[in-house]
Amino acid sequence: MDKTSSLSELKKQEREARRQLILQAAIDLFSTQSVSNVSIRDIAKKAGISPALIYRHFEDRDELFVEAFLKQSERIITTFEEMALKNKTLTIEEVGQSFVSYLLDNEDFFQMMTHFMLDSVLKEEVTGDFNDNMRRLLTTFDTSFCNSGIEDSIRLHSQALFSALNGVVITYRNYPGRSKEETRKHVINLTNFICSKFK
Amino acid sequence: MDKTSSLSELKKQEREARRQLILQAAIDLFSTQSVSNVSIRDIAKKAGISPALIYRHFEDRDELFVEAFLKQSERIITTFEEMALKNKTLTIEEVGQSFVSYLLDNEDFFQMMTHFMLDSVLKEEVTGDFNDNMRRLLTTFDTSFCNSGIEDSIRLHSQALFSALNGVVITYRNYPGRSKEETRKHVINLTNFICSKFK
DNA sequence: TGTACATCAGTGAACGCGCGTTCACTGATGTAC
DNA sequence: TGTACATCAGTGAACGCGCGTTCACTGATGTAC
Repeated sequence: MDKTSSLSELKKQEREARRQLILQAAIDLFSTQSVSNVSIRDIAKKAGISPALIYRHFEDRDELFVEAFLKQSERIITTFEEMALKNKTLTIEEVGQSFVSYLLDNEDFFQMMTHFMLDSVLKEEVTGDFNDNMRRLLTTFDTSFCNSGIEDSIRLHSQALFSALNGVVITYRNYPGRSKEETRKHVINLTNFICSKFK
Repeated sequence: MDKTSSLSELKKQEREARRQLILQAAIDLFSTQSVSNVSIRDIAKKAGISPALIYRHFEDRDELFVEAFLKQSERIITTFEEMALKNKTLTIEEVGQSFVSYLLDNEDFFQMMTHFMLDSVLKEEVTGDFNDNMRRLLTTFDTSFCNSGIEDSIRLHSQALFSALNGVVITYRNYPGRSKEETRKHVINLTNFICSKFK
């Protein structure tokens, strides 16, 4: 690698680092606010830059949000893929527990996921990435069904469990008049109950 | 009833009618847009009145939205209570099917429900009403579990089924790259699958 | 080595807009005497 | 019956604000000769 190309390489890396810094600022904000409440000015402030700079890295607010979501999707997927690799006898309960715990402990991912399910119409060019991610996550669910001896319509099982657990978290996470601990306990109870039905 | 009181009674009714008209305008808008996208000006326009008039009937935007939600909750609850009364052998599948169909066919209720689950912190004075409604709806779920011979932890069954089906609709209602009919078919498939697991 | 020029990260201020809400007002209707 | 006053539904215009985004600019760094 000659000097010129290593310098331009460094520039590229710097640019990418800045980009990730912006994405991370957004993600940090999502851990305390809903996606639609987070403004470009908020993100700029958090990242310590001018709002205008964000537009040198992202087409618009939507693109930034989609990238932030894909970035955090990668994270949860990796977590689950590694879990499936390490534990060769992963059970349905373990996957279920891990999944709802992840949603409860990673508010940023939860906020983005529900935002993209409910408030957003994905542009066509990113539905492919989205579906790939979905499939990878569901594959770790598949594994646990395989391990428990289920042979037919595995993917249907995984989709059903995945969406059911989403529903449990969404429905009871913020239930009025309950404390944080009561909520968590209730969500985990329901999760165990549903997982047990799936065997 | 003397003349004076019947006149003032009429006034009250007129006022109440206007109130309902405003609520209905909001509800109509929720059937095509998310709750947070609907503005006071939109509602006024739909109702054919000035935005300022809305503030003669409601404290603020939040109060209007809560009342709209309670109004439509009453509607779905009545539907399900009547269903349980008419059909003395109501099955879990029938309840499940009816519930997801209701969510798919009544976008306004779906939008308000998810809004209040995810984006809103209910004021303390209305959490009572909210919980009462929740209980009434879940009671119709209870009925179907009773009918199928389940005797233990009925309410847990109902909460699990209710939240699981919410999750199915939320997760797959808007799945990118699928047509309206494919989506509906998939949601109904998953619903039947989950209901069958609950027996 | 020095100089003129190009590139590009980065910025503060502004644009244009829509929002929730309030204000100051009109005008119809009911009431008291 | 007539008149003065109170009540209240209803309104158009405005307030103050925050938003996504763009503009015109600065200044540092790299490049060509």
